[in-house]
Amino acid sequence: MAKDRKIDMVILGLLSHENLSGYDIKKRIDNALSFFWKGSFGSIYPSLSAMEKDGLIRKAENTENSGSREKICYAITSDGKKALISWLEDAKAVNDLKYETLLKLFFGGVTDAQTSINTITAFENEIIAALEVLKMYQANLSNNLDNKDHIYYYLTVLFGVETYEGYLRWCKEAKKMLVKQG
Amino acid sequence: MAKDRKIDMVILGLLSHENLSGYDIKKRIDNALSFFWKGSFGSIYPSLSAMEKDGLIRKAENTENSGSREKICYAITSDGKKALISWLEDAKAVNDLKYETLLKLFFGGVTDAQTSINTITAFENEIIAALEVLKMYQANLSNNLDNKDHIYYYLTVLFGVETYEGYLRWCKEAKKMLVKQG
DNA sequence: AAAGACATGTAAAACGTTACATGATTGC
DNA sequence: GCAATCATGTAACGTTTTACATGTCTTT
Repeated sequence: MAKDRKIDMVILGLLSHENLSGYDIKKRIDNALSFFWKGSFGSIYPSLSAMEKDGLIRKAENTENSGSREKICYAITSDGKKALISWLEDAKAVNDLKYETLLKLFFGGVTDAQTSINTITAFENEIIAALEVLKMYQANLSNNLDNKDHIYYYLTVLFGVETYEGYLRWCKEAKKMLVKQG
Repeated sequence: MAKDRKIDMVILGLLSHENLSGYDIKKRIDNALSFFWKGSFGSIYPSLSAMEKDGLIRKAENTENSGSREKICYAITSDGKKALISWLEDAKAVNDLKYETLLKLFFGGVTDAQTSINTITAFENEIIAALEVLKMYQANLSNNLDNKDHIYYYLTVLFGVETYEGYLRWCKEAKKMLVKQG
């Protein structure tokens, strides 16, 4: 079994739905998972090699040869599915959150209030843009909750929408307080 | 100037308020910053050595020798303060969030609904405990907003309280949806 | 013709955690 | 006497990002 590399579980999870190449996996991560997980080619390709060696995944027949270069699709094996399920069944999960925005705000007293207001505004703008994307996903998913997996996708998107809306309420409140005392 | 090691900025920020030892710094991080930042001895002590060599901090006279072993307190230098302020004045901030809880939930369709409910419950219990602590901080700080720095501490705590309360609302809603279709 | 997406992979560097080594002091 | 806390530091290990190398195909 693999050590504890989370990227392995991301890949196994994605492969449990459909056969994918490394490049496809990167796209899935960037689209569907990006607001709560990230991954780069430099971690995906080595993970694919290692998991194939360990028998958790195998090379699949390339269904759709899109014409461009080689393209190596992988499928999950029964051992891979076992590893995925055993990870899923462990309810303990580590949520590792690093908010550089809050770090800067915490030390805001070192300079003037305007500096902190700028940091909050930059954060606010990022969240406004990201929330728009999430709301689109949400609209699409809520019209399609019949598919067994869609409820799980919907719940993660709901999490994103609710926390992002909370962020935006906080941004307003925080800026108001800083302007008042600034 | 230091590379881009965020732990350096955490330390400089803390030292901008008071002289501290490595051990003290760890305690400050665990108490005041833990819900949005983490740091271990294995990163703190090497950072202290490196920043002292670079002239961003210096060894301070050990004000309170508590009797136990040596105890090396550090003070920020004017170069260190410059580095801190230049970091603060860059409004761009990277918020790096990894929610293993959401990752497990996203792939929840692979097993039964009860597995996902358990994962959510474990998350919920963690948040309930952490929220209690935050509310205590919040109560203490809101009685003390006269101190110039306290508004910044208060705003980060407010961020924590609001997002945690959002998490808990989401946990209830998510479990309700999973039970209904489970 | 150029830019950008498609596609795989490696190497170097940065970063951080965990565990270990060491030892004094304090509270039960 | 034992456990916990105070206190500093190093070493091994593992993960991940960034940058590079390479080349095709499609769109403008």
